[in-house]
Amino acid sequence: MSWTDERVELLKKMWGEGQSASQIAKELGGVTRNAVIGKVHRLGLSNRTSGSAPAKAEVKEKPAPAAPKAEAKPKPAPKTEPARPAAAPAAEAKPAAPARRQIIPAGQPLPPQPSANEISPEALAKVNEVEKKAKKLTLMELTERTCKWPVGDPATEDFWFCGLPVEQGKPYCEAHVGVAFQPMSARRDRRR
DNA sequence: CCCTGATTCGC
DNA sequence: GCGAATCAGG
Repeated sequence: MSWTDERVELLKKMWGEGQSASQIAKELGGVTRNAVIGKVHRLGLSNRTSGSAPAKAEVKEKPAPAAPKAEAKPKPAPKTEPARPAAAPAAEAKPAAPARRQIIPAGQPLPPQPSANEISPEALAKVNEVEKKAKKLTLMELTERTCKWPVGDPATEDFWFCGLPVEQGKPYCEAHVGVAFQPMSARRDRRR
């Protein structure tokens, strides 16, 4: 695969949208994320964030001060978006504000979970929520990176595994990790 | 472990 | 110019 105009354009678009190099590569197909990153750099549009560059002032001060008058260098300006191809029928409706993935609803103080032997109702709610979006995989479809949380009754047709992307390392997705790893405390000494 | 982007360097 | 390998975080 080569970098055709279309592909480059898609690359630019996605990169601009904040897509990761791997996602872009997947979308384009035929290239690896490395290829994408390499291209991104060659295109000169590496840093996507403008306000997060703290102390990394990578400046190439090479214009020899001694040099009286080398060739004119009228292109110190940021070459992010040279020009707008008139092809676009309408202006981009892209709000400058980057859309942050704010899945967390409101500011939850997130209690220190003292002696919570119960699963937080919040976590449970999350699970119910998630199970609607579950991939509903069968045992054989599970992989290293799919949530292995079982849902339903194994003795029924209505049984499946969550299948969502697992929380790195763990066997379950974020929601299920929440209910899987209980404080483990009570239950032990049930009265009898 | 898996994922990110950044860089290097032979092709 | 290209991108695998590698580096450096998270």
